Amino acid sequence: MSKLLLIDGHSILNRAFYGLPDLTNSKGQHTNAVLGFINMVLKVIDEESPTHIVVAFDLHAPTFRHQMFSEYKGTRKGMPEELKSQVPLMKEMLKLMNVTIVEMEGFEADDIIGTLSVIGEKNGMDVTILSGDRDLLQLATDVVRIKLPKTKGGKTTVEEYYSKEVKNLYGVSPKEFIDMKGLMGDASDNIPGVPGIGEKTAGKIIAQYHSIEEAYAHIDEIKPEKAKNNLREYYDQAIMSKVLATIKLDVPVEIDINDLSYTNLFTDNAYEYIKNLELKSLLKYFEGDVKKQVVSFDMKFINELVDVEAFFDELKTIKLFSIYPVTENKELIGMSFSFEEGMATFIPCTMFVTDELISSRLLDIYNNVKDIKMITNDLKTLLKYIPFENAGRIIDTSVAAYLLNPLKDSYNYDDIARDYLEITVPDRKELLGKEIINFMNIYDKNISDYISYLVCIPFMAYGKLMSDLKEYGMESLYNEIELPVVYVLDHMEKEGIRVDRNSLNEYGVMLGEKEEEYQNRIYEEAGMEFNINSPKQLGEVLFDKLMLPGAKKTKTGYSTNVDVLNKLKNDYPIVSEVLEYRQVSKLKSTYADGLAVFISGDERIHGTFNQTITATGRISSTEPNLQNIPMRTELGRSIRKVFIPKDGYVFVDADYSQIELRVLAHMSGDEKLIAAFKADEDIHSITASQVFGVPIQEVDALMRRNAKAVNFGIVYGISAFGLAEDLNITRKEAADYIESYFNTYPDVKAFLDNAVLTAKDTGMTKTLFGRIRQIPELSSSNFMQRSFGERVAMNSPIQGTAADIIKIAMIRVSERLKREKCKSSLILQIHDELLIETEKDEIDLVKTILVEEMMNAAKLDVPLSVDVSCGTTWFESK
DNA sequence: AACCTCACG
DNA sequence: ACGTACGTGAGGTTG
Repeated sequence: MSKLLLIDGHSILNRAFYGLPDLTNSKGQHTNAVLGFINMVLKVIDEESPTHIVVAFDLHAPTFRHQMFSEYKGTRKGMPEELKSQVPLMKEMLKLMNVTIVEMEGFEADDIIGTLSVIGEKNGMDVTILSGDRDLLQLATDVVRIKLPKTKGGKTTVEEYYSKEVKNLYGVSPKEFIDMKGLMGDASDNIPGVPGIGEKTAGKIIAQYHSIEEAYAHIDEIKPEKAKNNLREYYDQAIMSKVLATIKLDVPVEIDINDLSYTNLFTDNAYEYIKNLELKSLLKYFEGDVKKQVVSFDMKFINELVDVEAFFDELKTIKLFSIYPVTENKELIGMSFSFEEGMATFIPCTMFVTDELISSRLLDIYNNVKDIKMITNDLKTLLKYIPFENAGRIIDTSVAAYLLNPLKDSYNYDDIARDYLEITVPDRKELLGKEIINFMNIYDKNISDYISYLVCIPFMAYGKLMSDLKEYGMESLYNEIELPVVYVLDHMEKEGIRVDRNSLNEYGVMLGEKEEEYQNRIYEEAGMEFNINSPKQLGEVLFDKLMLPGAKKTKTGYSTNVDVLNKLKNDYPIVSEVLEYRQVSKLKSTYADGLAVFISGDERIHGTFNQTITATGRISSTEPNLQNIPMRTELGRSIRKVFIPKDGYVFVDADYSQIELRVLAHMSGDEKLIAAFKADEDIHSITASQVFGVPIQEVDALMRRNAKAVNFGIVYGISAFGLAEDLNITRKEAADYIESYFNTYPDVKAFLDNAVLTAKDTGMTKTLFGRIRQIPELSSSNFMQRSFGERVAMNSPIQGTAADIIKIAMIRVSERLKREKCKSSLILQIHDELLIETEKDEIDLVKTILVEEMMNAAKLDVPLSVDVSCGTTWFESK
């Protein structure tokens, strides 16, 4: 039995576009509608197994079904650019999939589909119509079925209608559905219908009389009164509407229905095309033949000690190989290697081939064979198993890929394979699911495949990665900053930071007591008990029950954030109690209780520093986050007292003063701002003095506060809205501040303008040290998104350059400590701050090292300024 | 898993 | 008209 699938192209593309979140590839092309369309169609093909497929498009998009009414009905909004640009992509994709596309001058997709459905039915075919438009329900018969995808809360369900289901739902047959539409009209299609008759009334009338004409013949019987009168008055319009609502079934399509059969949708060309669009999730459907052309992946095991030794001897002569430590729960299962495309070697850890043996042999090779080069996809983790020291001879492919595109959320082997080798390999989840690697199952096919990919792909991809880095001018950024930083971060993680478990405990207990106090007071003042941690319940208590003013909505309910509550706290005691409660509950859960679980047996917390997360080049910190330990309030700040140095040591802490504004002064070359920094006075006061035109002695607290906010705003990518929000002033006043600022520092304005222009031109921003960041949002037609892109274009070079500089400082400080044989160690980086656990005799030396290396990390047109201090807890030293 | 809130730079 | 300051990570609630 032949099965015909008719697809309403624009309507499905439209559904997909609005049903999926925006998605942009690295070239700035929006792709969400294409993705949604293909997914939807593949799903239907899977369910229906059609033998024939055709997609109909309107020739002129967006079409107005009925131009004659568009004047007084108001014009429908055109397609947004993000969608429009995907239409040709979708058509091309369908062509490459060998799917027939039909579009005809003077006819709409509806009409083509209607005609083809009739032809299909006549030819004895089973017909399915896929559309997002309910109008097509009129085409349903006992053989022709309409599928309507519906998105509800992110999930897509498909409704199916034969003529019976239409009748069940509307009480009318599909043909009568046209008459119904003639009465009720359709605003979106510019069909006027009869005023005052909606879906309900129209349904009742047509169910009874079966057509508009018949209903009119019985006009006196029509109820309700309003419908009767209006139908009488607007009868002609109703008939006209019916004509307009009728889908044509006799379009002169010149295609042979037999030509619509298809053989293979998943062609190599289609595969190439979606790879180009970067629709990663679709590749698996299309890889088919393509994948088979790719090198196969294989694995060789070496178990016996003598063979292992022979292998290591061989490695010495190979000089270039990749390496990957196979671990599970931090335990080394074995070491894998590759020096040949698709061919891996695996040495499992055994009684005789111990992890120590493997580690020491490799260290030996690394230290003695000076022209060796190793490749791995996660150097920092490798260093946990083999403590290589930085000699510039290990390549980290994930860091390289991060530099080339810092916006990705992962740089795993499968990502590298897709982006740089243009092959698709299964990811860990596909191969292993939730299976855990152990010493027994390494010989299983899926696990040995997984290991092969892990180690082979970095070997195969490093050449492309290196040449791409060169092409973008990021070779020295990579070699001289990013790679050395890996070793520094590894060192910091291994050192960790000591925490006084008992003090932390006491701190938690103290917070717990306060939390309970505040909770009780809040319950009392609210007159009820509720979950204060629930924004929903809190909002209802404050704004519904207690009827407090100033309620602001979020998309799910009332907003109860600090900005809202701060405005109310002076008038309503309960609000300040809530704020206090929030503070202590945050401190307790995130810090007191949260940090405690990370304290290891050595009394220290060994967090993780991530180098491939941020869009700007900063480091991030997780498990736990040691870069957001409280500072701004006294109560919170006191948690820093539990961070203590080991015996015989103290903390020396150094932070850059205003590094981002100094970077801005340098990059913009603004003479006045440069002079301000050379004057070495409080920068916010100078800014206030220069912007408001008063002598520096006359700058009062408010002026300084405003100037400070403007300075922040400039770094963030200034907008009058944001500044107004921050200072609680009007947009106009904020705009005035910004204007005065730009008048004072014209080259800053020129720099920011140019940053946006250059970013729009090249699609990316660059830091002083060549780090790039793509900004796809800049080409968005959406005002919000585009504005965001513009702010990012202003902020990223500044934040990114500051990140580059402190990375340089970290490397130099670490190397200097090592060179001078210090016992002291760098243990934390908090964006513009370095913390060194310092041996007591080395305090002065460490201070000198920090100040010198940090100040000289970059040579700018303004001096870099460093504040350094020392203490027996982190609280004291900061 | 998404959302809100809030800790830091 | 649109409706946000830039960059992070974590805990809690809710569906």
